[in-house]
Amino acid sequence: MKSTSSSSRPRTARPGPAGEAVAGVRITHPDRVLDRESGLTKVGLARYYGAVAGRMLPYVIRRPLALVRCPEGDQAECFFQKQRTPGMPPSIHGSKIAEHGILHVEDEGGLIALIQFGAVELHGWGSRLPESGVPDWIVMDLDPDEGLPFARVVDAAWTMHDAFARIGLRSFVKTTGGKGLHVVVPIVPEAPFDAIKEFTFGVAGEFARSDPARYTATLSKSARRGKIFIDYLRNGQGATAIVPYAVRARPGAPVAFPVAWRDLGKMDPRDFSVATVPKLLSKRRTDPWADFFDLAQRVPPAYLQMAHARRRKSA
DNA sequence: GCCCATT
DNA sequence: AATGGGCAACGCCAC
DNA sequence: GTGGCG
Ligand SMILES: [Mn+2]
Ligand SMILES: [Mn+2]
Repeated sequence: MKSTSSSSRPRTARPGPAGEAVAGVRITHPDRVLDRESGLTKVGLARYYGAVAGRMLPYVIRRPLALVRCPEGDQAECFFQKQRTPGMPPSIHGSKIAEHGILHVEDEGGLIALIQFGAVELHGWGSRLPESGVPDWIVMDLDPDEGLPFARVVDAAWTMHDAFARIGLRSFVKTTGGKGLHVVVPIVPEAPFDAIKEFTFGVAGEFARSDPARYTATLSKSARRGKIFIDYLRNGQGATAIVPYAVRARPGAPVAFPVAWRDLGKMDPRDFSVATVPKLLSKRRTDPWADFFDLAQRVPPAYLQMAHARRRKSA
C-alpha cells in the first residue's frame, strides 16, 4: 500500500545504508567512532550491549536511568540525560517521580534503543519502579585520590566486605571502569532512601574515624588528599551509580565489571573493556553475582534506627 | 540524535 | 534550508 | 551564598 514511484525493493535482506539492526533496532551511523583508542564504533557498542544483555538486564530493567550520551562520537561533547525526550521510541519509557521526569527501559529492545540514541554509559538509581522510593541495593563507591595504588582500593573493598558481613549482609564487588570499586549490597526494597543513606553515612564515617589516614567520608578535594573517599552519596533518591556491564565513555571503552571476591587481588580494572568482556563472559564458569537477587537480606533494624537517631540530632 | 527556536 | 543550543538534577555537601 | 562533585 505504499505509493512510491521509486519502489526501493530490497535487493537483499541486508541492512540498508542506515545500518544493521541489533535486537530489532536499526543502528544509524554504524561506523561512527565512539573511542579512537580502541576503535569502538556505534554498531560495535550496540553489539556489545546485545551480547551482555542477558547478564546486564536484571540490573537495568525498571530502574530510572541517567545516560551519558555521545551522539556525535568521541570528538564532540557528551552530556547527561535523565528525562525521556520526545522522539525517543516507545521502548524507552518515560515516567514521573516527585514531579521530575525519568526514563527507564523494560527489555533488550529498549536497551539497544538507548544506544541508537547515542547513549554510551548507563547509570541507575538504587531503586526500581514502581517502588521508586525504596532502594533494592546499597552502593559503597570507593574513590581513591589520584595516584593511590589500586591495591589500596582492593584493601578498602575487603574491609567493606567484612564490615557488612559482621552485620549479616552479603556484598558483591565490581569495577567501575575507572580507578575505584563498587561494593554493592542487595536489600529487600522496604526502607526509604533517607534511612539507607543515613546508614551508609554511618558506615563511611566509621571508616574515616577508625582509619583516618586512609579514608574520608567527605567529598571535598582537600579532604580526599592521599585517601579513599567512601562515597556513600550514591544512596540518595535520584543519585545514580554506573550499572554492571555498562561501558564508560573514556579511552579504551572500559566496562564496569562484576568480579568474584577471590579474584579481586589478581586483576586490573583495565582488563575489562568492550573488547574483552564478551569473551571473558563466555569463558566464565559461573556468574560471581549469580545470587544477587536471591538473598532477601535487610539492614538490621537497629542500624537503621541508629541512623535515624543521628539524623534527628543533626536536624 | 533529535527537537526546537532563531536566522 | 541551515544553524546552534539543549539535553542533570537536584541535590547535597563542605566551606 | 558559592563551588565542587557525582
Ligand atoms: Mn567512583
Ligand atoms: Mn563517587
